Amino acid sequence: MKKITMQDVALKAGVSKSTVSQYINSRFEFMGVSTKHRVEAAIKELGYIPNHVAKSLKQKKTGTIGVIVANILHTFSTEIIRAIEDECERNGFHLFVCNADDQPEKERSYIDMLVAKQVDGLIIFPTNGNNDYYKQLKTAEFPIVFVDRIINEPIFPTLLLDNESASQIAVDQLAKKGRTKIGLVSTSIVQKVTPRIERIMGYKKALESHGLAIEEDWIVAEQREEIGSRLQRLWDSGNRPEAFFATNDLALIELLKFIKKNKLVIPKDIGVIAIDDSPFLEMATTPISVIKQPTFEIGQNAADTLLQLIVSKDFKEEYEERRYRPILVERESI
Amino acid sequence: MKKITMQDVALKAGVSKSTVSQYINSRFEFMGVSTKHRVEAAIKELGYIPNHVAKSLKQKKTGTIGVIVANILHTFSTEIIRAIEDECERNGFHLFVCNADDQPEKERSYIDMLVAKQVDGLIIFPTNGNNDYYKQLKTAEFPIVFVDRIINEPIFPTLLLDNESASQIAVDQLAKKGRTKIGLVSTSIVQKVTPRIERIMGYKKALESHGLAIEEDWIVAEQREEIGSRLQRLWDSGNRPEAFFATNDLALIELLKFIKKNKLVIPKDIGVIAIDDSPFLEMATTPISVIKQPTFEIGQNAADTLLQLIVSKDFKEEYEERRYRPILVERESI
DNA sequence: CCTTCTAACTAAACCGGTTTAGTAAGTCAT
DNA sequence: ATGACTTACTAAACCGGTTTAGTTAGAAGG
Repeated sequence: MKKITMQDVALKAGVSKSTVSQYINSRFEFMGVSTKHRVEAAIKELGYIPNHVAKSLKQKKTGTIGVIVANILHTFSTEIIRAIEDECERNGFHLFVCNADDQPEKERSYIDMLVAKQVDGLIIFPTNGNNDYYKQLKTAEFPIVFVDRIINEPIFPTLLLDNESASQIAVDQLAKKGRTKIGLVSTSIVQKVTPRIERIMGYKKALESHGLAIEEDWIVAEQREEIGSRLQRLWDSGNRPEAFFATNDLALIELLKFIKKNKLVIPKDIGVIAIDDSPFLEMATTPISVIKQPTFEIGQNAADTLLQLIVSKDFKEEYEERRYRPILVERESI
Repeated sequence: MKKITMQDVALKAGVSKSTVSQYINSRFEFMGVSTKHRVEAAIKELGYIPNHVAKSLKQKKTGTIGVIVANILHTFSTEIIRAIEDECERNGFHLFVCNADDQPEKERSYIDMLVAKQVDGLIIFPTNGNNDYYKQLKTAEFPIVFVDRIINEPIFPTLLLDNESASQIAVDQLAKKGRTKIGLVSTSIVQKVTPRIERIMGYKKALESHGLAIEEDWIVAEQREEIGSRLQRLWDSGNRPEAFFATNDLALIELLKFIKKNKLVIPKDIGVIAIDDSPFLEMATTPISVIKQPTFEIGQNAADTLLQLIVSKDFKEEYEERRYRPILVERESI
C-alpha cells in the first residue's frame, strides 16, 4: 500500500508541498486561514505521517543519540541510561542503546554503525581499547560524552563517581563498627576498567588512613565466574577477614552466594558493604549497606552536556573530568 | 568540519560516485582491480563513513525496529528486550526502546514518533487503549508483533505466557505442601492488563481444581503503592492465608516488604511463590520459589516473527496467539 | 493612475546514496 | 570488415521533505 507523502497532501488540499511543509512546521505567519484549514483537513483525511528520514537528510540531524554501555549487566548502567532517556525525551531526542560487553571490537563496530546512522552524538562508557578512534572522532568534531570511565587523554567531557571516596566511605563504615580485617571483592581488573582500579586504590588508601595493613590475599579481583572459588580458597585457608567490601553489584552477588554457601550470618559471622544498590538488598533478611552512585544526576548531566555540545558545537581542546560524590545507605550488614 | 561524502571519495579516486556506491555495497562483478584499489585507498585516506539516512530514504528501509514496553520496571520486560536485541543484531537491525508507563497516550505518541522515524516494524506490549489506531496500522500493512498482552481483536501475531497455566502451577505447588489457605497479590487490574487478569482467573480455577474456596478478601490487586497497606489490613483482620502467590515481580517486592515489616519467617510463618524471577531471589536467606517465563524464547520468537513480516509482507487477516509454557523453579519458600 | 510595499503562495534546488539505462571499448565469431 | 556480445564504467533521476528566491495579487499612498 502506497505511503502518503506531502505531495499527496498538497494535491488533496490544492496547494504546493511547500505550503504543506510550512503547515507541518507550524509556520503560519504568512498563511491564509482558508489554506490552513484545507491542509489540515487533507492531512486528517489521508492520515499523513511525516517522514523524518527525508527531513534528517536535508537538515543533517536525526534527533537521535547513541549510548554505548560497556557492561549492561551492572544495575547502575541501566539507571544512568534511564536518566539519559528521560532528559533526552524532554529535549526531543531518542536513544539507540548498545551493549559492548567490555569488548573494544564490539564498541568500535557500534560506533561505526551509529555514526553511519547519523546519530547527533554519543554517550559512551568507554572500554579502553579504541583510543586512536576516539581521537579521530575528536578531530572530526563529533559530539561525545564519556561516562563512568576515563581514557588516557581528556578529549571529551567525562562524568564519573568519586571512586576512591566511595571506597573510603566503605572502609570508614566497617572500621567504625570495629572491623579491622577487611577484604575486598571485585570483578577483573585485567582490562584496567577505571572504577575497579580506582576503588581498589581507594580501599588501600583508606586502610592506610586507618593504620590498617593491606592484606594482598584478601583482595579478590577475578572474572565473575571465578570469584566464588577464589573466596572459598581464601576462606578455607583460615586467614579470614571479618568483613568484605564488594566494589560493584556483580561482585556483591558472587559474595552473597559464597556467604550463603558457607552458611555465614551477616553481620554476625561476616560484615558486608558494597558499591551500588538494588531493590532487593533493602528487603534481604539482613539488609545490605551500600554506597550508591547518584545515577540519576550523572545520567541527566551526561545528557545535558551532550545536548549542549550538539547545539553549541563549541569543542574544546581538553575537558576536566567531573566527579560525583557517593551516597552512603546505611543498613544492617556491618 | 565538512563531512566526507561519496562524491569526495569519487573525486579522490578518479571515478564516479556510482562506482564508489558499487564498491561500498561489495558489487565487484564488473569492476576493474585497479579501480577497486583506488576506491579502497580513497575511502581509507579520507576516513569516509557512509550516510545511512540517505540510503534509507532511497531504499525505504532503515534497519531499525521500535519496541514499546508497557512497563519497563518488570524484570521480564528487560529480559525479553535483551533477547529481541540479540536476535535483531544477528539480522542487522537495531532497536529504539520506549517505555509507555502503561499510558495509552504515551504509547500513541511513541507509535507516531517511531513511524515518523520510519522504523521497519514494531514490537509492542500493548496498553489496551489504542485499538482503533492499531487497526489503522493494520490497514496500512505496517508490520507489528504484540507481546505479553492481547487486545480485543487478533490483528497482529501475539506471543505471551500461558498465564492460567502459570497460576495453576503456583497453586499446585502450594497445595502439594499442604497449603489450603492461599492468598494472591497483584498489581492493579483496573487497566485490564492481560497477564494480571488471566493470572487471577487461573488462580481461581486452580483453587477450584483443588476443591478450595475462593476467599475474595485474600485477593489483593492494587496499585503498587497501596499493596503494602492493603496486605497489612488483611493481616491485622486476623483472617489470614497460610501462603501468598505474587503474580509478578513488583507485587513480590511489596509482599516481601510486608513480610519483613511483620517479622514473618518464610516458609514457617508464611509460604511464598511468585511469577517471574530475579537473581537475588536465589540467594535470599529463604530462596523464593518462582514460575519463570521463557523470556529468551519469547523475545527471540517475537523478533523472528516481526523480521519475517518485514521481509515477506505477507499480512494475514487474523493471527492465532502463541502461548508459552511456564517453568517452575522450586526453591525453599513454600 | 502609477508606484511601492506587503501578504500569500510556489518552483525548484538541495541533502547523499541507490539504481538503472546508457556509453565506450574490447573481444569474438562469421 | 562487420555485427553481436561482454566488460567496465557513468549520468542522471529518484527517494521526501526543507528552504529560499521568485511570482502574483491586492492594498496603500502620492
